[in-house]
Amino acid sequence: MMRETAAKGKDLDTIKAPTGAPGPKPRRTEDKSVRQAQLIEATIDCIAKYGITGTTLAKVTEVAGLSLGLVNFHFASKERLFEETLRFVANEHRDQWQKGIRAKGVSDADRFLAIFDSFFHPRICSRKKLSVWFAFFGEAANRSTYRAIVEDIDEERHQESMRLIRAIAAENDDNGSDPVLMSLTLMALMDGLWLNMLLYPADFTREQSKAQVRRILSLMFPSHFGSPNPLTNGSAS
Amino acid sequence: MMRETAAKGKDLDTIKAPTGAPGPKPRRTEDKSVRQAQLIEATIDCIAKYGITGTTLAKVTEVAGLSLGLVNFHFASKERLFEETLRFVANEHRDQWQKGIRAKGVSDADRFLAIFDSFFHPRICSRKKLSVWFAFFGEAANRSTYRAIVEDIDEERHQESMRLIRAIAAENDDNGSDPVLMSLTLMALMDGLWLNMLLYPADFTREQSKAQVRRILSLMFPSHFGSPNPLTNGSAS
DNA sequence: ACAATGATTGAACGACCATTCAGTCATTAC
DNA sequence: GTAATGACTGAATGGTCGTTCAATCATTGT
Repeated sequence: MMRETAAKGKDLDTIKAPTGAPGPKPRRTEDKSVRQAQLIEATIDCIAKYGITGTTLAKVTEVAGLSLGLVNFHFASKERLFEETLRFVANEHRDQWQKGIRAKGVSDADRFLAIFDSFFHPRICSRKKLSVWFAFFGEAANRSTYRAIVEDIDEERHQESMRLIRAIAAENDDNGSDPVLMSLTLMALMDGLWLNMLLYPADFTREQSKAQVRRILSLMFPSHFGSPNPLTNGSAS
Repeated sequence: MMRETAAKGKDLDTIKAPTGAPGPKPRRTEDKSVRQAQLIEATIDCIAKYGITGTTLAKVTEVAGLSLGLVNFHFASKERLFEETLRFVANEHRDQWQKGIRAKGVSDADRFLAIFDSFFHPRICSRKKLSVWFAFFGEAANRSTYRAIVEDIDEERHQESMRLIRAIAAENDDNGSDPVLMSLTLMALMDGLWLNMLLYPADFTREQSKAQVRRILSLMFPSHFGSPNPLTNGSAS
């Protein structure tokens, strides 16, 4: 009840802006994709701040600095807006690890590591994004639409993960590691670490979580991920 | 729209019944704790079936076979009912692993295992219970009351887990394992496996998840949890 | 049997919210 | 400049839901 119309198209920097840098001029009429991005961003903010039960279209449009009716104009319904929001966050994560995978001149082990590092990228595992993920997880049990979106993403990542595990384990390795089981276990660990960061942000940092993953990787694949110094996280932040 | 009044106090078997076995006679007036248990059970059912956004007091009381006004009589509000529901599920899990811990004549390693097995007890990680956990996780980011309930439970379990790890590692062990980090990592893995079971119940069974945990434990503490046969889960179920 | 107690009922109330839509207005096409 | 297009606005609508409360009714104590 304080920002009203003053906050037009504020910080949508993380979101694609198809029209080339529109500058400070707040146009009344904008491209559809711009408005959709604004509304998705506002939805993320609201879910993080009010939870999925407290997120109303009135609040979303207020945060976006747009009028109430726009949601039903650009998206068919609140439900669709939520779906697109989940899809946006999911795609953002996929883009992140795929960028790491496509790096040139690095080993398979490095590519494998890149997948796990992607979970702890500041943009990916920010408090806001984690709120969104778990808000939808909480609803996913009953919403096949949400489940389908998450499943696509999970499956794609799992396939790539297994491919790399097989490539790594083929060279040499000790424990008769079942690639499927190892990949699934690691992905489950990622989700659990995310939950920790969401529930206890003061106690679980991105760096510590990364260190935990390295530790497990060095146990699973000692010849590829040599044991790092066990506690090298900075004392502050 | 089909069960209405016929479903009076049906299957509350998993919930304590303070008055000794009331038999088939459905009393109009019941002890407060009985009604509270009925309402909590119905809330669990509703959250599992409709999600936390779709759970209304009208539905809860209909499932419980009680009248609408009773929630605000036995609990102060819908919010309180939700809190007590989370507390019930949390306590149920705590009771489960504490029972395992208190077993006599078993090694510390066995007690340690009991904590992890508790996560996969049929009553603890049923679809309904998992739905409830993650429904509240999704809201926990913004509700300090929910967070406090979960935090108490987590902390208590983590302390016990660390105590046992220290006892185990004190005897002998290889990897210079930081007990805190190991305990936290394992707990995170549990949460991640729970999420898998919730999202993909057809692909992730309790037995497989248990096997995944054993695998990790045998990597972390090879001298205590000797590598089990990697894939011994039954083919059916 | 009778009164007192306290659980139970469900209609009614008020607040909130997603959606609609007729009207407004900037932009584009000519 | 003018008309056509289509994004945008926000008051109004209809429905849903949590909460209240006066009345009802079984149980308990005497």
